[in-house]
Amino acid sequence: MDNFHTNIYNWYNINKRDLPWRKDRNPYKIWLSEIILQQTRVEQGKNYFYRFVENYPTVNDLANAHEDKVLKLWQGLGYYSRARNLHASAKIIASQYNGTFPNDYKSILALKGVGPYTAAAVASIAFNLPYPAVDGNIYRVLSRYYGIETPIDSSAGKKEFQQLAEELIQGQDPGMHNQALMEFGALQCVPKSPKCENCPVVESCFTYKNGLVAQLPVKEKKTKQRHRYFYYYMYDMGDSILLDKRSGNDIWQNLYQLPLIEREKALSDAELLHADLPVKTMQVNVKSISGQKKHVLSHQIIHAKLIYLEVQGNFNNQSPLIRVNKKDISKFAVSRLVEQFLQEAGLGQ
DNA sequence: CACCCGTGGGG
DNA sequence: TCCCCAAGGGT
Repeated sequence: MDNFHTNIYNWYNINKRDLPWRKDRNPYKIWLSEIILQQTRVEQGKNYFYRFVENYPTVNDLANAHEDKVLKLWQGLGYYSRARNLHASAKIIASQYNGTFPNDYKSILALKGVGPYTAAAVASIAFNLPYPAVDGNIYRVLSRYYGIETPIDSSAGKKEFQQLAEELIQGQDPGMHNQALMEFGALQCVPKSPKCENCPVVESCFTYKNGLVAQLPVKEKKTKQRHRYFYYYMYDMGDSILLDKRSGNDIWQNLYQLPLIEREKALSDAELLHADLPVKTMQVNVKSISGQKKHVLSHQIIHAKLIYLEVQGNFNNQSPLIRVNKKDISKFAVSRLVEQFLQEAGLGQ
């Protein structure tokens, strides 16, 4: 074993965090942790891991759950397709594998929400199979250590780093090797201001020797954000309000929300009250209109307001909207944006 | 392949 | 305030 491996492994043994999914090699828990940690920091994901393991101790428990409940547990973590795919895959494992987690790379990769990284992570950590887990940490560590300038978000870059990672894992303990490299990237070789002053491999680090640490890794694509204007309507009927389930190929799929109109450009408060309201057939008093809230997503910027309406008289609900008692609102999974509006309206969790 | 899918922390 | 980006995957 060369110095790179030895030094990283020694560093890992001393510095590795005590994380709940590292207590055993339960493939279900490893898989769950990997899905939660996709594009998510450990500190943000930890509590969700505890929550899921407590509610669903086994993959069969998760398979038997209702999607609404799974999404509710996922609320606030973002990228909700992860929760929907997690649930769908649990059903597949329960039905096709009789509740026993598949133990080969191909089968793991075939699960919904599991791509090359996650399949390699589960295969190596849970089953000791020699597949390199190539995540953002590995791109960063390898690009810096070896001085690789190929953009990590290009197909050539992905191929190059994948091949290098495959060579590096040969003859090693796969699960430990992958976790050591990732942990090193997450704690030591961090994106901004990496801790080169006490780095265990700084002497052989190409980028450090050449003063290029701030230039690597190279990324070429930039995401563009689109602006949308959401106007939520709170129909207050005393003890209940109206909710709506999001569907279609859009953000927050299968989550609930307050009835909404969307525009490409901002509406004035006066226009808001004369617009095509989500529900047209009731008599309402306008109680308040909130200020504009800016909610930033990875590819969108949502500008939103809450229009608080008090419904007069009886309401015969002929819309596809759901009438929900105020004390039950917290049972429904909602986006952070809706959660904040509900809280400001005194209908929080 | 290009684009889409959330949220929160840090510089 | 703005920008980056975090144990990526789906379409």
